[in-house]
Amino acid sequence: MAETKDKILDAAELLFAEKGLGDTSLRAITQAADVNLAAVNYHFGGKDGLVLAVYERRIDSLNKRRLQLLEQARSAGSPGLEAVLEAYIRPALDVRFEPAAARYIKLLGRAYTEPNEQLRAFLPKQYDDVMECFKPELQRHLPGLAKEEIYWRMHFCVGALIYCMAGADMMTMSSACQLCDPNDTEGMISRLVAFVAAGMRSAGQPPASVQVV
Amino acid sequence: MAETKDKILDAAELLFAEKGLGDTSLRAITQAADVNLAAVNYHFGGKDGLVLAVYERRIDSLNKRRLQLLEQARSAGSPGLEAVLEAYIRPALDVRFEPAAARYIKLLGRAYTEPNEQLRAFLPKQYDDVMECFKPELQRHLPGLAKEEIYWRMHFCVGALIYCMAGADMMTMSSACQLCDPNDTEGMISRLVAFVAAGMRSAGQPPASVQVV
DNA sequence: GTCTATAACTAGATAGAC
DNA sequence: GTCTATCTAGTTATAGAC
Repeated sequence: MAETKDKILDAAELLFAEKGLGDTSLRAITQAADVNLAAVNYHFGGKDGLVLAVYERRIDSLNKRRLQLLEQARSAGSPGLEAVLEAYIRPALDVRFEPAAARYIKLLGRAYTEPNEQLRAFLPKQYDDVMECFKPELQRHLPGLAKEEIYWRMHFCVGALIYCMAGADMMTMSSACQLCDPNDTEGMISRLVAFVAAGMRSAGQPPASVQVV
Repeated sequence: MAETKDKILDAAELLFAEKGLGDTSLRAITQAADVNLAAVNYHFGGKDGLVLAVYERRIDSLNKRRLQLLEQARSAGSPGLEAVLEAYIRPALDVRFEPAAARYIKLLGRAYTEPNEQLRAFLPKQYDDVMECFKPELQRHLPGLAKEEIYWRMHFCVGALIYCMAGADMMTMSSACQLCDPNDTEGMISRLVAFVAAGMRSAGQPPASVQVV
């Protein structure tokens, strides 16, 4: 039954996000999903298969949203750099795109730092495919920038984004930052877009200005 | 003997960085360290104590370096924004600061996304203490910016930095980015400093420009 | 402080009845 | 497709000899 498969995926997603991959057992998953332990092996072939299936489902969806927003911005005229970056960022942070989003954003955020072998083979391809679509738009706004530099800067964008997705524990727990509301999604998106747009536009590297010991 | 303790810390650090916390067993650690299994419980009280000890050792050292570089920049005159940010960033990426750095940078990078309870209590305090020292310098360069906005932007800086520390798997594995050399530490530092400096200096938030479905 | 031995438990995977 | 029962191997942790 397809219902069982989905129940497993939902429960696994929640627990992976909460406890990480290595600390989540199939027993905990099947118990939370209210299905039999053996069902995981039947449907996914084992824990590794389940991990991949959990991520595949969400990353496919995330990247479809990104391309959809980019297309939408394009069809409304020639989008500005901020609009292009927002098409990349918003689907990753905006809970309105999926009812279960609040639950799995943390999971996606962690995907890039999890050392799981399966993921390290799967994610880069997904990353590349989407980046290929965004690259022309970025180059249009940054004509003086070498391709290589665009890639570097997009990595920095992705880093900042993933930190926000991962729940930004420091943001939540840091006492110095009780001024910031980490649940203010719109505020986070607009601030992040403005920040990375400025970074993308920045002039070349300054000379190293700190003396190393 | 202190040697045993250090051998355990070194081996644990390496394996935690490589495989993550949850997927590293005390057996693997003690075997790699060439010490007895029971020694972990004797010296650290258990796995949780070991995790904390591994991170404590490195984060203390990292933050001392940051403050040291900041002080050094200050004593050489009034440091520019890039110099201030570099004092924060360089110790986290520059392998010259510690002989074992290449081994543990990945570990530190992962610290912020690991769901381990011990770490989530320990890291924010460390984070706050250092940020308190950097805040006056940042405010000096960004006089028009609300405190709240400085915190938001520093979070984005930290996100980009952590992504670089974590090994930036996408950077390494993405086929689209074979132009970038992720082992070019100096290039990474100067690019990241320029990027986040521009982000910190950026004007306020633009109006949302992408229409949400 | 260090070791062996082992207790007490949990993990992922599977055989076979239904 | 779903279940129970179980296997094998791994885990942390500890008691007690040296």
